[in-house]
Amino acid sequence: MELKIGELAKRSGCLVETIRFYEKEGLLPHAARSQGNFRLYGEEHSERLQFIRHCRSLDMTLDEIRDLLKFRDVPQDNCSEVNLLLDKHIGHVADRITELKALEKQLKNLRGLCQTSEAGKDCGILQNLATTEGFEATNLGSHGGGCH
Amino acid sequence: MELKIGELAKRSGCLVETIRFYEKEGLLPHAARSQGNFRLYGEEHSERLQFIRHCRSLDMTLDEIRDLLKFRDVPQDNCSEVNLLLDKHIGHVADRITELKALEKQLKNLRGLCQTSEAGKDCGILQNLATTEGFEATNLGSHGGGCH
DNA sequence: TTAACATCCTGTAGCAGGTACAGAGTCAAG
DNA sequence: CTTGACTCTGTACCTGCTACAGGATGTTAA
Repeated sequence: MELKIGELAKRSGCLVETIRFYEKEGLLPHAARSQGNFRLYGEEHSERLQFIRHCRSLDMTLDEIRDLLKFRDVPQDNCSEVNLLLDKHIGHVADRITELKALEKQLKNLRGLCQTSEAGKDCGILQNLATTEGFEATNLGSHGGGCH
Repeated sequence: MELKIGELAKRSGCLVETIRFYEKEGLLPHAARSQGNFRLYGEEHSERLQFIRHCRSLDMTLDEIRDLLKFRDVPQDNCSEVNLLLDKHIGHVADRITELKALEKQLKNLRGLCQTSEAGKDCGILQNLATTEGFEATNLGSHGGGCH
């Protein structure tokens, strides 16, 4: 019943370091310790970690997860706040999709400037990238992770 | 003709610190210095920075940009490598769009579990997030920026 | 001339969300 | 009693910047 950190990591499919990181961040409560100062986890830690990993797999930030955990820890009479948080997050994702689609279009236009692969020194792509036209710092400064 | 770093920053729409950062990263060559040790830039720096910022606005990594700059510095007889790099990058973006769409779908499913906002303690969303079903660590471990 | 202020310099720390060590301690098996 | 697998704490690293601190330099007004 008592899991050491490596076993918990295996169960939840994440690294040992990640678990310690979540503890440090306050997402997981401090674990009990063995005589030799090893962390010992129970079923409730395992569930909570599962919850966190599931949220992360849905690309939520640790702050969003923190909020959800609060609702989990102290259930409210209604869950409209949970719904609100989720709706916001869905909004972020939808926005990012829109941005990336616009980006894809620009990149394909750019790629179209050189289909021949013979241009060499006069490569339209490199020339276009050196110009300032057609980009208004659209993507710059906006929050939003990359695609790598 | 000789620009100080602040003027170049204004021209290119980025911060002074960003320019120094690009220099440190080797994307921009070291600038000449004034008597008072101020960096002095010419037209070629300005163009090169424009190139970099344009690439960044297309969400390329600094490594990808480094590669493109190499082709710019030493033009080849053909530009098939430039095309290849661009195609790869378009692939990254397309992949990320696919991922985010799948994510959006999952989130909307999840959101559908609680339309009433009355469930309270039995909120289907919080319960579902605690389960391991329906997520195979899909999003975890993959390279790919978030949506925030 | 001198004071105030803008701009520049270097160097360092911080963001998210971990990952990857180093160097030391703990534990079970042979 | 040693080997090897695991754990501990603490720190540095990743990307692509951003934001200082603390000091030097340059420009303008009184």
